[in-house]
Amino acid sequence: METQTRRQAYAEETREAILEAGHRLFSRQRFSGTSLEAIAKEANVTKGAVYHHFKGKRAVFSACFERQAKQVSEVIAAVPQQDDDWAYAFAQCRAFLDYVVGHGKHTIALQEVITVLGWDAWRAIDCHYAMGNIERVVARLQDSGRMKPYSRELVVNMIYGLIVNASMNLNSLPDVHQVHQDLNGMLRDMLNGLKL
Amino acid sequence: METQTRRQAYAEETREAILEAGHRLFSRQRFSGTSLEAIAKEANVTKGAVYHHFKGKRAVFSACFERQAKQVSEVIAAVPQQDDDWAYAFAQCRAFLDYVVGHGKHTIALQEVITVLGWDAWRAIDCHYAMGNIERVVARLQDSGRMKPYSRELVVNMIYGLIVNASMNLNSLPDVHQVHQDLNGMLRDMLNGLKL
DNA sequence: GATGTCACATACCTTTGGTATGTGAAAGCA
DNA sequence: TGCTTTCACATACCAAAGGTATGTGACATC
Repeated sequence: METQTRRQAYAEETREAILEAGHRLFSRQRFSGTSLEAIAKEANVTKGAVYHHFKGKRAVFSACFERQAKQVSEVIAAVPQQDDDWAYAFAQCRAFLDYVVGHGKHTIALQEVITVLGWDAWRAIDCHYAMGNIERVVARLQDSGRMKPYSRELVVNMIYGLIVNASMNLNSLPDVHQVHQDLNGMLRDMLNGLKL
Repeated sequence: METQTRRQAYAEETREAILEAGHRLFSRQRFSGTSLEAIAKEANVTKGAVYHHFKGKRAVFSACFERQAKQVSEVIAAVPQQDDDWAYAFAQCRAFLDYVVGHGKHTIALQEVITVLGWDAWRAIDCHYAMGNIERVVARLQDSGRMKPYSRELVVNMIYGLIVNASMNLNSLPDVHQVHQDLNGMLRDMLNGLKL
């Protein structure tokens, strides 16, 4: 860590407070339902401060999502590796669903991110985090000839899409427990379809 | 068809023109990038006219999407039935992908709809159209014991999600032809995972 | 042909994203 | 220590866009 002056330390704190406030509001009221004023107020600063730290509303949103993506990826990366790569992949899927069940209400929805930032910007962020995990597992499965050789990028995207869609169902349907169980099974089955 | 006065006929034409203009702009510049003024101008009317026919911007967007959903569902419904239900399901998937390849650029993205209208409103609309087709096929497959008995609602949602995600890949990745082919294969494989 | 209605236009308000500029406390330097 | 500079923010303002309130004229009704 670099040496930090008092001012830099304070600024860092302010930035962090803005991100925290933004994440709270964005996850509760979505992007268009959250004004910059509201974020500033929640963080006990003014719009000026927000615009000093970020280029605009989208930039705040992007940074908030990046934080979230990092956190989720750490949870998935913490899943202990298994001897069997397929079992490992399934375990990671389960870990993600568990996370969503636990934190869903306090999460920025991925579809929202895609729409606000655009597909490309979203992918650029997520590639570095959650998607990296999937890519590694897919790579091992394909390289060892245990998964059909479709375009790797596509496979990763489709699996990620599956998981995202699963999480959306978790957030919207009643009887979370039953849904959670069914989704685990379906994910397993659908991925099994890609086995070689 | 009811008897229509001249005024009603004109009004209907205006409404249609607004929808047409809205669809064009929304598919090109997304929701937040399209102003009501712009829609009004494109349709050769004023904001007043738009607000006379619709409750607001979201309502216009919703109606535009409903139109699109209907059109897509008609394309899928036009797929000739097959002896084997699984083959029929695959054929419908292919039809959807073909449609996206052909019309993708002129289509309102589904993720956009979900974010703007919310998951529930989106589902309420799509249930009546595209989703109905999937539901029928899934129902037959499950009832005849050829598909695993997960919650029907979930299965339908997940399959729809898969297809939506596939279409997103089609719109964003280069080499559409290769992607198209791979997606067809992957969809088939992943659905096969649900076979009994 | 007088009256009512309704499809739309006009004018206006309000919110909000964004910008331009001011200010005071901390940092750098003599 | 005291002066200058920097920078993290606050204040004031602007323009665009969603939404509302009201006006108006062509068409329907009697």
